[in-house]
Amino acid sequence: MTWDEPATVAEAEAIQSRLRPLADLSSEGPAEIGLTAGLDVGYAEDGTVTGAVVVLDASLNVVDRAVARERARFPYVPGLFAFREIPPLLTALSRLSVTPGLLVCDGYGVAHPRRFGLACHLGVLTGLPAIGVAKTAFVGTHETPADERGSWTPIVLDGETVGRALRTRTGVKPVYVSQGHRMSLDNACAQVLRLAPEFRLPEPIRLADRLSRT
DNA sequence: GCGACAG
DNA sequence: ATCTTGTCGC
Repeated sequence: MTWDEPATVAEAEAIQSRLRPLADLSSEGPAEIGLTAGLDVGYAEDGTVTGAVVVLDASLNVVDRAVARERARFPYVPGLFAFREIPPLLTALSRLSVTPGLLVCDGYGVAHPRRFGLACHLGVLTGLPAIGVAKTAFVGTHETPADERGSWTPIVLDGETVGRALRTRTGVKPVYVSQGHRMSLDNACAQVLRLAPEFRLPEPIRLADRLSRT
C-alpha cells in the first residue's frame, strides 16, 4: 500500500473512505507479540514535525528506535489527524532495523467519525497489526469505568462499539483503546495492559513521546 | 446556527 | 501539540 498526499480536506476524507474497507477488524491477532513499536509525533514552533518510533521486546526492553524530522504537510484537522502525522512516522519506520509485530499508535483507530483513524491508516499502509491508544475521548459515548486497573466500559458510536475506555492504573484517568488493523478489541486491551504495568500510558508510547521531543 | 473536536 | 512552578500523594 502506498501513501497518497491529499491536497484538500475533501481529498483526505475521500482517501479515508476508500481505505476503510481494507482495515482487518475480524482477525484476533497474535496472542504473543515479540516486538512492539510505540509511535508518536512531536511538534516544533517552526512548523516541523518529528516522528518517533521505539521498539520494545517482550520484557519491555528497548531494542531499536528511529526518528524523522520533516516539514508538516497538512494542517491539524480533527478527524484528519493521520495526514499530518503519518508522513514522518512512515519515514521513521523505514529507518528501523527490525520489523515489529504490533504498532501502538498515539490516537484512535476505528473510534473515528469515518471509522478510519490513525491506527487503521498506519496498519493498512504497513500491513502490520495496529491499535490506537488515545489520552482523551473524541467520538461516541461511554460510562466511567470502575476505579480498578483493568476495568473498562465500551465506547459506543451510532449504536456500535468502536473501542473501550480502559483503566490502566487504579484511580487514574482511563485511556481510550480502539482497533486499528489485524487485532481484536479484546486482544488490543490485553496488550495495552501488558504494555502498561506501571504508568497510565503504554511504555512504547511513553518512550516514543519522549523521543519525539528531541 | 454555534461550539466542540485524536494530536 | 505546546507554553510552564509548585505541589499533593503514593
